Amino acid sequence: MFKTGCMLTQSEENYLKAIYSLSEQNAEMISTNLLADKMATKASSVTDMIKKLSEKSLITYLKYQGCELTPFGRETALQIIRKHRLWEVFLVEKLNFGWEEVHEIAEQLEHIQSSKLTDKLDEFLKFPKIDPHGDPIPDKNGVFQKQIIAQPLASIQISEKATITGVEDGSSEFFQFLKRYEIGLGTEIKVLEKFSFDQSILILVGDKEINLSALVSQKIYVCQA
Amino acid sequence: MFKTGCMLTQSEENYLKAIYSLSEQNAEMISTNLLADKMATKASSVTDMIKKLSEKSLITYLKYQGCELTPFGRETALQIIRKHRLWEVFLVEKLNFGWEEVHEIAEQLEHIQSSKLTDKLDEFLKFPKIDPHGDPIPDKNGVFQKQIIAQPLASIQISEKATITGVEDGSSEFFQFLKRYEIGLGTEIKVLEKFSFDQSILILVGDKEINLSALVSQKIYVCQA
DNA sequence: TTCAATATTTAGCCTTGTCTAAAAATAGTT
DNA sequence: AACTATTTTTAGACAAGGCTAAATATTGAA
Ligand SMILES: [Mn+2]
Ligand SMILES: [Mn+2]
Ligand SMILES: [Mn+2]
Ligand SMILES: [Mn+2]
Repeated sequence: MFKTGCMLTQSEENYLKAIYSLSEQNAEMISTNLLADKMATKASSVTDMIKKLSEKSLITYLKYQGCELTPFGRETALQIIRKHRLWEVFLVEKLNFGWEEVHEIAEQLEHIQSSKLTDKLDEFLKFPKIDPHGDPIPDKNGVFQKQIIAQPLASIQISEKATITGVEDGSSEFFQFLKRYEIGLGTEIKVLEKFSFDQSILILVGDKEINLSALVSQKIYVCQA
Repeated sequence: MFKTGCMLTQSEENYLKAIYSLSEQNAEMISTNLLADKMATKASSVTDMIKKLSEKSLITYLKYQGCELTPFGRETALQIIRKHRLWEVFLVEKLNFGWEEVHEIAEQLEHIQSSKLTDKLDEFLKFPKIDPHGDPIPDKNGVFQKQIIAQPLASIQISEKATITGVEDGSSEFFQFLKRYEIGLGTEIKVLEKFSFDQSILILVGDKEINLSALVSQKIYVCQA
């Protein structure tokens, strides 16, 4: 359908993004099972794809050891992430989507092939530096500000105040949950109590007390100004 | 990846558009070869796809006779065309692309699955009625104004004047050709001469005389105000 | 060090969409 | 009516991307 020799399929691009994302947390090589889990697929399928990406010099692969992005692969992944986040900004800023709705659509838009389109979109949006979820947007050279010094909400001490600067990019359900409790970027919170038996946390948002599970409090990032 | 049971692949959507487009010119059923030609593929591949679309009640199919869109298929095709043309407007109006560059990109964007996105885009663009090439844009119910009464440039008599109201949606090369000669929507022209030996036509654009081949003069539509 | 549990790869099959080559149906011409 | 020429369909193959089941490598606990 399109010409250029080094064009990637949507599937290849999605794997690349997943490997990049896992590399952020894991220092070492990415294992087949970890990737299979992330991609919600089977280890055998991952092995096949890993070989393909390695063939294209996007990752290095050592049998039974795992894989790792090459500089070229990293650059490629960052360009996909750039597109994803720019489209998210477009959807929220220009089309008035809620921040909880845009991830799914951006998952499709990130695969549109036209670097001219990406650059013009970037310009149209006035070169935004972060997306609606607080994640940094790489520029056309793949350069981006490292995440603002943020820590998981879970790590805040009792009676401390903090401002939400980001949330982990995830399911629409998660964002709907946050919206339900009127939690968003810039929301100020105060930690009231922490329950050790289940690691849940009680916070104050406006004048409402909300109990958040350990899972949720790990996915919300805050900054203590 | 997406839920709804009746989701179409990009390939299926492209066939549907091609069948719709051919139905505009051909009164009868669309033959396998005609469609193969349009899709730049082989007749055997078309037969396979035709069966699939027929299975999904998007077309009616009679062996050896050809195929035809069902009302449901027509509606589906119009929604894809709607998306294609809305994105073309977006690219030209908002991102300042040239009208000759947008078709290729819109070929990709038209497959993004989200009717909410389409409707919000439509609203953002102020519900445009025609795309950058003069083609009408169906609304969310598939309703659109029939093409402005236009005739091919080839049919204009010598010494008559006319205004360009549309061009056939085609290759980027074609649009670049038109741009090269400063021919666009709204351009006023005058027919100076018509050469019967090759059906070419000599027109006046501004103060320049331009000879257009029969092929080109069939693809440009004009209106005599 | 040995052996079982776990992780990874291989082998073989499926679906989608494409192709070529061969078979069958239709159309056109005498 | 008969016989070509053309169109269309079928049959068989292939590549991409997925799956299951089986084989193999690695790990780590006794
Ligand atoms: Mn996202
Ligand atoms: Mn995001
Ligand atoms: Mn177009
Ligand atoms: Mn158009």
